[in-house]
Amino acid sequence: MNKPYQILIADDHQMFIDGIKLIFSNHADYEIVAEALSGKDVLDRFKTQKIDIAILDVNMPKPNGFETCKLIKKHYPNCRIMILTMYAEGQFLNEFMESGASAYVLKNAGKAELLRALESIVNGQVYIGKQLKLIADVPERDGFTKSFSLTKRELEIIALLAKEKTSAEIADMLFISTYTVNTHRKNILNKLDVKNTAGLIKYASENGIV
Amino acid sequence: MNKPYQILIADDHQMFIDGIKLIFSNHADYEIVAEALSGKDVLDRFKTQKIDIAILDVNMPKPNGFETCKLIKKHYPNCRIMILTMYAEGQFLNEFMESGASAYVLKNAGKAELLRALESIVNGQVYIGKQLKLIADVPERDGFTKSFSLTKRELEIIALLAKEKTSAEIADMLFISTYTVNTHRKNILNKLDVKNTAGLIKYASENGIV
DNA sequence: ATCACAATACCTATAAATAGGTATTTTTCA
DNA sequence: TGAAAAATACCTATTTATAGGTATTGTGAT
Repeated sequence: MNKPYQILIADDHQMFIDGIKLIFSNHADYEIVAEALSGKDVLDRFKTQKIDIAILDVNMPKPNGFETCKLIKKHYPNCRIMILTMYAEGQFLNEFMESGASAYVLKNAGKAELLRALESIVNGQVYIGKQLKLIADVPERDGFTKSFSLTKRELEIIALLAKEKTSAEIADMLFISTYTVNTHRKNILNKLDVKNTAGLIKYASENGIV
Repeated sequence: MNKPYQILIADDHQMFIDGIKLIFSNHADYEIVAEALSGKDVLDRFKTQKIDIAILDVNMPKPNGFETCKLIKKHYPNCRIMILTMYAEGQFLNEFMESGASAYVLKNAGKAELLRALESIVNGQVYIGKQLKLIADVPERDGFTKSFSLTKRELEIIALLAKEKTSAEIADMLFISTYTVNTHRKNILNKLDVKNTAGLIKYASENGIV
Protein backbone atom coordinates (compact mmCIF):
# COMPACT_ATOMS: atom_id res chain seq x y z
CA MET A 1 0.00 0.00 0.00
CA ASN A 2 1.85 3.04 -1.28
CA LYS A 3 1.04 6.63 -2.02
CA PRO A 4 -1.11 7.74 -3.62
CA TYR A 5 -3.55 5.35 -2.02
CA GLN A 6 -6.04 3.96 -4.49
CA ILE A 7 -9.55 4.59 -3.27
CA LEU A 8 -12.90 3.14 -4.25
CA ILE A 9 -15.98 5.11 -3.34
CA ALA A 10 -19.43 3.52 -3.20
CA ASP A 11 -22.79 5.18 -2.67
CA ASP A 12 -26.14 4.87 -4.37
CA HIS A 13 -26.26 8.61 -5.01
CA GLN A 14 -24.02 9.68 -7.85
CA MET A 15 -24.03 13.24 -6.61
CA PHE A 16 -22.57 12.24 -3.31
CA ILE A 17 -19.81 10.41 -5.11
CA ASP A 18 -19.11 13.53 -7.09
CA GLY A 19 -18.86 15.53 -3.93
CA ILE A 20 -16.34 13.17 -2.41
CA LYS A 21 -14.37 13.14 -5.63
CA LEU A 22 -14.17 16.89 -5.46
CA ILE A 23 -12.57 16.66 -2.05
CA PHE A 24 -9.83 14.43 -3.39
CA SER A 25 -9.15 16.20 -6.64
CA ASN A 26 -5.63 17.56 -6.43
CA HIS A 27 -4.85 15.61 -3.31
CA ALA A 28 -1.36 14.18 -3.43
CA ASP A 29 -1.94 11.24 -1.09
CA TYR A 30 -5.26 9.88 -2.25
CA GLU A 31 -6.69 9.03 -5.62
CA ILE A 32 -10.21 7.92 -6.44
CA VAL A 33 -9.74 5.10 -8.89
CA ALA A 34 -13.16 3.47 -8.78
CA GLU A 35 -16.81 4.28 -8.19
CA ALA A 36 -19.70 1.98 -7.40
CA LEU A 37 -23.43 2.42 -6.98
CA SER A 38 -24.17 -0.86 -5.22
CA GLY A 39 -22.51 -3.55 -3.17
CA LYS A 40 -22.33 -5.81 -6.17
CA ASP A 41 -20.65 -3.05 -8.14
CA VAL A 42 -18.04 -2.76 -5.45
CA LEU A 43 -17.08 -6.42 -5.62
CA ASP A 44 -16.88 -6.26 -9.39
CA ARG A 45 -14.43 -3.40 -9.16
CA PHE A 46 -12.20 -5.34 -6.82
CA LYS A 47 -11.87 -8.08 -9.39
CA THR A 48 -10.36 -5.73 -11.94
CA GLN A 49 -8.43 -3.10 -9.97
CA LYS A 50 -6.01 -2.71 -7.12
CA ILE A 51 -7.78 -0.89 -4.30
CA ASP A 52 -6.17 0.21 -1.04
CA ILE A 53 -9.13 1.81 0.65
CA ALA A 54 -12.87 1.41 0.10
CA ILE A 55 -15.32 4.04 1.28
CA LEU A 56 -18.77 2.50 1.63
CA ASP A 57 -22.18 3.92 2.42
CA VAL A 58 -24.14 1.86 4.98
CA ASN A 59 -27.40 2.29 3.09
CA MET A 60 -26.31 0.75 -0.13
CA PRO A 61 -28.53 -1.58 -2.13
CA LYS A 62 -27.82 -5.26 -2.81
CA PRO A 63 -25.31 -6.22 -0.21
CA ASN A 64 -25.36 -3.25 2.19
CA GLY A 65 -22.27 -1.51 3.53
CA PHE A 66 -21.45 -3.95 6.30
CA GLU A 67 -22.11 -7.10 4.31
CA THR A 68 -20.02 -5.72 1.47
CA CYS A 69 -17.32 -4.88 3.97
CA LYS A 70 -17.18 -8.42 5.32
CA LEU A 71 -16.99 -9.85 1.83
CA ILE A 72 -14.15 -7.53 0.91
CA LYS A 73 -12.24 -8.37 4.06
CA LYS A 74 -12.67 -12.07 3.38
CA HIS A 75 -11.18 -11.93 -0.08
CA TYR A 76 -8.92 -8.88 0.24
CA PRO A 77 -7.83 -8.71 3.88
CA ASN A 78 -5.27 -5.98 3.22
CA CYS A 79 -7.87 -3.52 2.04
CA ARG A 80 -8.87 -0.90 4.58
CA ILE A 81 -12.50 0.13 4.73
CA MET A 82 -14.31 3.26 5.80
CA ILE A 83 -18.03 3.08 6.49
CA LEU A 84 -20.14 6.21 6.05
CA THR A 85 -23.50 6.68 7.70
CA MET A 86 -26.14 9.34 7.55
CA TYR A 87 -27.38 8.89 11.09
CA ALA A 88 -25.67 9.76 14.33
CA GLU A 89 -27.39 6.91 16.12
CA GLY A 90 -24.95 4.34 17.32
CA GLN A 91 -27.16 1.38 16.49
CA PHE A 92 -24.76 0.05 13.93
CA LEU A 93 -21.75 0.00 16.16
CA ASN A 94 -21.86 -3.69 16.89
CA GLU A 95 -22.10 -4.45 13.22
CA PHE A 96 -19.22 -2.10 12.63
CA MET A 97 -17.09 -3.91 15.15
CA GLU A 98 -17.76 -7.24 13.50
CA SER A 99 -17.38 -6.04 9.96
CA GLY A 100 -13.65 -5.49 10.16
CA ALA A 101 -13.89 -1.91 8.91
CA SER A 102 -11.27 0.63 9.97
CA ALA A 103 -13.36 3.77 10.16
CA TYR A 104 -16.94 4.73 10.85
CA VAL A 105 -17.80 8.30 10.01
CA LEU A 106 -20.88 10.49 9.72
CA LYS A 107 -21.69 11.55 6.20
CA ASN A 108 -21.89 15.19 7.09
CA ALA A 109 -18.56 15.04 8.83
CA GLY A 110 -16.79 17.47 6.56
CA LYS A 111 -13.56 17.36 4.67
CA ALA A 112 -11.30 17.80 7.68
CA GLU A 113 -12.65 14.80 9.52
CA LEU A 114 -12.70 12.67 6.41
CA LEU A 115 -9.01 13.28 5.88
CA ARG A 116 -8.26 12.70 9.54
CA ALA A 117 -10.06 9.39 9.34
CA LEU A 118 -8.10 8.36 6.29
CA GLU A 119 -4.87 9.25 7.99
CA SER A 120 -5.79 6.98 10.88
CA ILE A 121 -6.65 4.23 8.45
CA VAL A 122 -3.36 4.30 6.61
CA ASN A 123 -1.58 4.26 9.95
CA GLY A 124 -3.36 1.05 10.79
CA GLN A 125 -5.60 2.61 13.39
CA VAL A 126 -9.34 2.45 13.84
CA TYR A 127 -11.27 5.69 13.67
CA ILE A 128 -14.78 6.42 14.81
CA GLY A 129 -16.36 9.80 14.13
CA LYS A 130 -16.68 12.10 17.09
CA GLN A 131 -20.43 12.46 16.90
CA LEU A 132 -20.85 8.72 16.66
CA LYS A 133 -18.42 7.69 19.30
CA LEU A 134 -20.02 9.26 22.28
CA ILE A 135 -23.53 8.21 21.50
CA ALA A 136 -22.48 4.62 21.34
CA ASP A 137 -20.17 4.99 24.32
CA VAL A 138 -17.79 2.29 23.20
CA PRO A 139 -14.99 1.48 25.57
CA GLU A 140 -11.63 2.94 24.54
CA ARG A 141 -9.57 0.83 22.25
CA ASP A 142 -6.08 1.20 20.82
CA GLY A 143 -5.86 3.73 18.09
CA PHE A 144 -9.21 5.30 18.76
CA THR A 145 -9.09 9.02 18.51
CA LYS A 146 -9.96 11.09 21.50
CA SER A 147 -13.65 11.74 21.39
CA PHE A 148 -15.94 14.32 22.82
CA SER A 149 -19.65 14.50 23.08
CA LEU A 150 -21.31 17.85 22.97
CA THR A 151 -24.70 18.01 24.55
CA LYS A 152 -27.73 19.71 23.02
CA ARG A 153 -27.33 22.70 25.27
CA GLU A 154 -23.65 22.99 24.45
CA LEU A 155 -24.36 22.92 20.73
CA GLU A 156 -26.99 25.57 21.25
CA ILE A 157 -24.48 27.78 23.00
CA ILE A 158 -21.86 27.23 20.32
CA ALA A 159 -24.37 28.32 17.71
CA LEU A 160 -25.04 31.54 19.60
CA LEU A 161 -21.34 32.20 20.13
CA ALA A 162 -20.91 31.88 16.40
CA LYS A 163 -23.53 34.62 16.08
CA GLU A 164 -21.22 36.88 18.05
CA LYS A 165 -23.30 36.80 21.21
CA THR A 166 -21.72 37.35 24.62
CA SER A 167 -22.36 35.13 27.61
CA ALA A 168 -24.77 37.69 29.02
CA GLU A 169 -26.74 37.86 25.78
CA ILE A 170 -26.89 34.09 25.55
CA ALA A 171 -28.09 33.88 29.13
CA ASP A 172 -30.93 36.26 28.28
CA MET A 173 -31.89 34.34 25.17
CA LEU A 174 -31.95 30.97 26.90
CA PHE A 175 -33.51 32.26 30.13
CA ILE A 176 -30.66 30.97 32.24
CA SER A 177 -28.01 32.59 34.41
CA THR A 178 -24.82 34.02 33.00
CA TYR A 179 -23.04 31.75 35.46
CA THR A 180 -24.55 28.76 33.76
CA VAL A 181 -23.54 29.95 30.32
CA ASN A 182 -20.00 30.39 31.54
CA THR A 183 -19.99 26.92 33.02
CA HIS A 184 -21.10 25.53 29.67
CA ARG A 185 -18.42 27.47 27.85
CA LYS A 186 -15.83 26.15 30.25
CA ASN A 187 -16.99 22.59 29.61
CA ILE A 188 -17.03 23.09 25.87
CA LEU A 189 -13.47 24.39 25.80
CA ASN A 190 -12.37 21.37 27.81
CA LYS A 191 -14.23 18.86 25.69
CA LEU A 192 -12.93 20.22 22.42
CA ASP A 193 -9.47 20.77 23.84
CA VAL A 194 -9.25 24.33 22.57
CA LYS A 195 -7.93 27.35 24.40
CA ASN A 196 -10.48 30.04 23.68
CA THR A 197 -13.44 31.14 21.60
CA ALA A 198 -11.28 31.46 18.51
CA GLY A 199 -10.39 27.77 18.64
CA LEU A 200 -13.96 26.91 19.44
CA ILE A 201 -15.40 28.69 16.43
CA LYS A 202 -12.73 27.28 14.18
CA TYR A 203 -13.56 23.78 15.33
CA ALA A 204 -17.27 24.42 14.86
CA SER A 205 -16.74 25.77 11.35
CA GLU A 206 -14.61 22.84 10.33
CA ASN A 207 -17.09 20.34 11.63
CA GLY A 208 -20.27 21.81 10.26
CA ILE A 209 -21.68 22.71 13.65
CA VAL A 210 -22.22 26.29 12.58
CA MET B 1 -38.82 35.00 -11.72
CA ASN B 2 -40.19 32.75 -9.00
CA LYS B 3 -38.81 30.23 -6.53
CA PRO B 4 -37.13 27.96 -7.00
CA TYR B 5 -34.92 30.02 -9.27
CA GLN B 6 -33.77 28.10 -12.32
CA ILE B 7 -30.01 28.22 -12.57
CA LEU B 8 -27.59 27.47 -15.38
CA ILE B 9 -24.02 26.74 -14.45
CA ALA B 10 -21.20 27.00 -16.97
CA ASP B 11 -17.56 26.04 -16.55
CA ASP B 12 -15.12 24.12 -18.68
CA HIS B 13 -14.33 21.78 -15.81
CA GLN B 14 -17.05 19.24 -15.21
CA MET B 15 -15.79 18.60 -11.70
CA PHE B 16 -16.29 22.19 -10.73
CA ILE B 17 -19.84 22.01 -12.01
CA ASP B 18 -20.39 18.94 -9.88
CA GLY B 19 -19.13 20.76 -6.85
CA ILE B 20 -21.50 23.63 -7.37
CA LYS B 21 -24.35 21.24 -7.94
CA LEU B 22 -23.60 19.63 -4.62
CA ILE B 23 -24.03 22.97 -2.92
CA PHE B 24 -27.49 23.38 -4.36
CA SER B 25 -28.73 19.87 -3.89
CA ASN B 26 -31.55 20.03 -1.35
CA HIS B 27 -31.71 23.81 -1.53
CA ALA B 28 -35.28 25.02 -1.55
CA ASP B 29 -34.69 28.32 -3.34
CA TYR B 30 -32.35 27.36 -6.15
CA GLU B 31 -32.31 24.60 -8.69
CA ILE B 32 -29.64 23.78 -11.22
CA VAL B 33 -31.52 23.09 -14.42
CA ALA B 34 -28.74 23.35 -16.96
CA GLU B 35 -25.03 22.83 -17.35
CA ALA B 36 -22.68 24.07 -20.01
CA LEU B 37 -19.03 23.54 -20.81
CA SER B 38 -18.54 26.48 -23.17
CA GLY B 39 -20.03 29.82 -24.06
CA LYS B 40 -21.68 28.32 -27.08
CA ASP B 41 -23.23 25.63 -24.93
CA VAL B 42 -24.68 28.29 -22.70
CA LEU B 43 -26.44 30.07 -25.52
CA ASP B 44 -27.81 26.78 -26.79
CA ARG B 45 -29.32 26.07 -23.39
CA PHE B 46 -31.07 29.42 -23.34
CA LYS B 47 -32.86 28.56 -26.55
CA THR B 48 -34.51 25.52 -25.01
CA GLN B 49 -35.03 26.32 -21.33
CA LYS B 50 -36.23 29.03 -19.02
CA ILE B 51 -33.26 30.26 -16.98
CA ASP B 52 -33.43 32.83 -14.20
CA ILE B 53 -29.79 32.99 -13.23
CA ALA B 54 -26.64 32.05 -15.13
CA ILE B 55 -23.39 31.36 -13.31
CA LEU B 56 -20.49 31.77 -15.71
CA ASP B 57 -16.77 31.14 -15.41
CA VAL B 58 -14.63 33.95 -16.84
CA ASN B 59 -12.15 31.55 -18.40
CA MET B 60 -14.55 29.69 -20.58
CA PRO B 61 -13.71 28.68 -24.11
CA LYS B 62 -15.42 29.97 -27.27
CA PRO B 63 -17.14 33.12 -26.14
CA ASN B 64 -15.60 33.77 -22.70
CA GLY B 65 -17.61 34.64 -19.61
CA PHE B 66 -18.02 38.33 -20.28
CA GLU B 67 -18.79 38.01 -23.96
CA THR B 68 -21.30 35.30 -23.18
CA CYS B 69 -22.78 37.53 -20.53
CA LYS B 70 -23.29 40.41 -22.96
CA LEU B 71 -24.92 38.12 -25.47
CA ILE B 72 -27.29 36.74 -22.86
CA LYS B 73 -28.22 40.21 -21.65
CA LYS B 74 -28.89 41.31 -25.20
CA HIS B 75 -31.34 38.52 -25.90
CA TYR B 76 -32.62 37.77 -22.40
CA PRO B 77 -32.41 41.02 -20.46
CA ASN B 78 -34.33 39.61 -17.48
CA CYS B 79 -31.75 36.96 -16.78
CA ARG B 80 -29.38 37.72 -13.90
CA ILE B 81 -25.77 36.70 -14.27
CA MET B 82 -23.03 35.80 -11.85
CA ILE B 83 -19.44 35.79 -13.05
CA LEU B 84 -16.91 33.55 -11.34
CA THR B 85 -13.20 34.13 -11.49
CA MET B 86 -10.20 32.25 -10.22
CA TYR B 87 -8.03 35.27 -9.65
CA ALA B 88 -8.34 37.97 -7.07
CA GLU B 89 -6.82 40.52 -9.41
CA GLY B 90 -9.24 43.26 -10.25
CA GLN B 91 -8.20 43.52 -13.88
CA PHE B 92 -11.55 42.40 -15.14
CA LEU B 93 -13.61 44.88 -13.22
CA ASN B 94 -14.10 47.26 -16.09
CA GLU B 95 -15.28 44.42 -18.26
CA PHE B 96 -17.57 43.31 -15.48
CA MET B 97 -19.11 46.75 -15.26
CA GLU B 98 -19.81 46.79 -18.96
CA SER B 99 -21.04 43.24 -19.18
CA GLY B 100 -24.28 43.83 -17.31
CA ALA B 101 -23.63 41.00 -14.85
CA SER B 102 -25.08 41.19 -11.35
CA ALA B 103 -22.37 39.47 -9.36
CA TYR B 104 -18.65 38.96 -9.55
CA VAL B 105 -17.28 36.37 -7.17
CA LEU B 106 -14.04 34.52 -6.52
CA LYS B 107 -14.17 30.83 -7.29
CA ASN B 108 -12.84 29.85 -3.92
CA ALA B 109 -15.39 32.02 -2.20
CA GLY B 110 -17.15 29.24 -0.37
CA LYS B 111 -20.75 28.24 -0.07
CA ALA B 112 -21.75 31.04 2.28
CA GLU B 113 -20.63 33.81 -0.01
CA LEU B 114 -22.09 32.14 -3.05
CA LEU B 115 -25.50 32.07 -1.44
CA ARG B 116 -25.13 35.63 -0.21
CA ALA B 117 -24.32 36.70 -3.76
CA LEU B 118 -27.38 34.91 -5.11
CA GLU B 119 -29.55 36.55 -2.53
CA SER B 120 -28.31 39.94 -3.64
CA ILE B 121 -28.96 39.02 -7.23
CA VAL B 122 -32.55 37.99 -6.72
CA ASN B 123 -33.12 41.22 -4.81
CA GLY B 124 -31.97 43.14 -7.84
CA GLN B 125 -28.70 44.24 -6.30
CA VAL B 126 -25.17 44.02 -7.61
CA TYR B 127 -22.69 41.95 -5.64
CA ILE B 128 -18.93 41.95 -5.82
CA GLY B 129 -16.91 39.49 -3.77
CA LYS B 130 -15.11 40.94 -0.81
CA GLN B 131 -11.64 39.93 -1.91
CA LEU B 132 -12.23 41.35 -5.35
CA LYS B 133 -13.82 44.57 -4.36
CA LEU B 134 -11.00 46.07 -2.38
CA ILE B 135 -8.32 45.31 -4.89
CA ALA B 136 -10.20 47.10 -7.58
CA ASP B 137 -11.27 49.88 -5.25
CA VAL B 138 -14.42 50.68 -7.13
CA PRO B 139 -16.40 53.66 -5.92
CA GLU B 140 -19.47 52.74 -3.86
CA ARG B 141 -22.64 52.21 -5.78
CA ASP B 142 -26.21 51.42 -4.82
CA GLY B 143 -26.63 47.87 -3.71
CA PHE B 144 -22.93 47.17 -3.54
CA THR B 145 -21.92 45.30 -0.47
CA LYS B 146 -19.66 47.00 1.99
CA SER B 147 -16.10 46.11 1.13
CA PHE B 148 -12.99 45.61 3.13
CA SER B 149 -9.39 45.10 2.28
CA LEU B 150 -7.26 43.25 4.73
CA THR B 151 -3.59 44.12 4.73
CA LYS B 152 -0.77 41.58 4.88
CA ARG B 153 -0.18 42.28 8.54
CA GLU B 154 -3.87 41.93 9.32
CA LEU B 155 -4.06 38.57 7.59
CA GLU B 156 -1.01 37.48 9.53
CA ILE B 157 -2.69 38.38 12.79
CA ILE B 158 -5.92 36.63 11.83
CA ALA B 159 -3.94 33.48 11.14
CA LEU B 160 -2.40 33.62 14.59
CA LEU B 161 -5.73 34.33 16.27
CA ALA B 162 -7.06 31.22 14.56
CA LYS B 163 -4.21 29.36 16.24
CA GLU B 164 -5.64 30.44 19.58
CA LYS B 165 -2.93 32.97 20.31
CA THR B 166 -3.59 35.96 22.54
CA SER B 167 -2.61 39.51 21.66
CA ALA B 168 0.41 39.27 23.94
CA GLU B 169 1.58 36.06 22.31
CA ILE B 170 1.12 37.50 18.85
CA ALA B 171 3.07 40.58 19.84
CA ASP B 172 5.96 38.38 20.94
CA MET B 173 5.90 36.34 17.75
CA LEU B 174 5.85 39.35 15.46
CA PHE B 175 8.27 41.41 17.55
CA ILE B 176 5.84 44.28 17.92
CA SER B 177 4.03 45.85 20.85
CA THR B 178 0.85 44.42 22.28
CA TYR B 179 -0.64 47.85 21.69
CA THR B 180 0.00 47.45 18.01
CA VAL B 181 -1.59 44.03 17.89
CA ASN B 182 -4.67 45.42 19.61
CA THR B 183 -4.83 48.27 17.15
CA HIS B 184 -4.72 45.78 14.29
CA ARG B 185 -7.45 43.68 15.90
CA LYS B 186 -9.59 46.76 16.30
CA ASN B 187 -9.14 47.63 12.64
CA ILE B 188 -9.89 44.08 11.54
CA LEU B 189 -13.14 43.95 13.49
CA ASN B 190 -14.18 47.23 11.91
CA LYS B 191 -13.25 46.22 8.38
CA LEU B 192 -15.05 42.90 8.56
CA ASP B 193 -17.98 44.41 10.42
CA VAL B 194 -17.94 41.73 13.09
CA LYS B 195 -18.35 42.19 16.80
CA ASN B 196 -15.68 39.98 18.30
CA THR B 197 -13.15 37.24 17.74
CA ALA B 198 -15.90 34.67 17.26
CA GLY B 199 -17.26 36.56 14.27
CA LEU B 200 -13.76 37.13 13.00
CA ILE B 201 -12.81 33.46 13.02
CA LYS B 202 -16.11 32.48 11.48
CA TYR B 203 -15.56 34.93 8.65
CA ALA B 204 -12.01 33.72 8.19
CA SER B 205 -13.11 30.09 8.07
CA GLU B 206 -15.86 30.77 5.58
CA ASN B 207 -13.55 32.69 3.32
CA GLY B 208 -10.60 30.40 3.30
CA ILE B 209 -8.30 32.77 5.13
CA VAL B 210 -7.50 30.14 7.73
C1' DA C 1 6.73 66.39 -3.42
C1' DT C 2 2.66 65.06 -1.65
C1' DC C 3 -0.95 62.12 -0.39
C1' DA C 4 -2.83 57.92 1.12
C1' DC C 5 -2.17 54.01 3.48
C1' DA C 6 0.17 50.61 6.29
C1' DA C 7 2.34 49.73 10.33
C1' DT C 8 3.69 51.14 14.39
C1' DA C 9 2.87 52.77 19.48
C1' DC C 10 0.66 54.61 23.49
C1' DC C 11 -3.11 55.61 27.02
C1' DT C 12 -7.45 54.64 29.67
C1' DA C 13 -11.56 52.53 30.97
C1' DT C 14 -14.76 49.07 30.72
C1' DA C 15 -16.57 44.71 29.28
C1' DA C 16 -15.94 40.06 28.66
C1' DA C 17 -13.66 35.74 28.96
C1' DT C 18 -11.11 32.33 31.34
C1' DA C 19 -9.75 29.30 35.26
C1' DG C 20 -10.38 27.48 39.60
C1' DG C 21 -13.61 25.88 42.54
C1' DT C 22 -18.35 23.70 44.59
C1' DA C 23 -23.04 22.24 44.53
C1' DT C 24 -28.01 21.40 43.49
C1' DT C 25 -31.75 19.92 40.53
C1' DT C 26 -33.54 17.61 36.53
C1' DT C 27 -33.43 14.13 32.91
C1' DT C 28 -32.41 10.04 31.02
C1' DC C 29 -31.63 5.41 30.79
C1' DA C 30 -30.64 0.79 32.31
C1' DT D 1 -35.86 2.90 41.24
C1' DG D 2 -31.04 4.19 41.15
C1' DA D 3 -27.08 5.85 38.96
C1' DA D 4 -25.12 8.74 35.54
C1' DA D 5 -25.24 12.58 32.73
C1' DA D 6 -26.95 17.17 31.80
C1' DA D 7 -28.27 21.43 33.12
C1' DT D 8 -28.41 24.56 36.39
C1' DA D 9 -26.21 28.18 39.72
C1' DC D 10 -22.90 30.59 42.43
C1' DC D 11 -18.31 32.67 43.90
C1' DT D 12 -13.62 34.82 43.10
C1' DA D 13 -9.57 36.22 40.88
C1' DT D 14 -7.13 37.08 36.94
C1' DT D 15 -6.37 37.65 32.22
C1' DT D 16 -7.89 39.24 27.73
C1' DA D 17 -10.53 41.71 24.72
C1' DT D 18 -12.97 45.67 23.24
C1' DA D 19 -13.78 50.71 22.49
C1' DG D 20 -12.47 55.28 22.55
C1' DG D 21 -8.91 58.12 21.60
C1' DT D 22 -4.22 60.20 19.43
C1' DA D 23 0.06 60.16 16.97
C1' DT D 24 4.44 59.04 14.45
C1' DT D 25 7.06 56.79 10.78
C1' DG D 26 7.85 54.52 6.41
C1' DT D 27 6.50 53.49 1.79
C1' DG D 28 4.52 53.39 -2.64
C1' DA D 29 1.96 55.75 -6.04
C1' DT D 30 0.69 59.99 -8.76
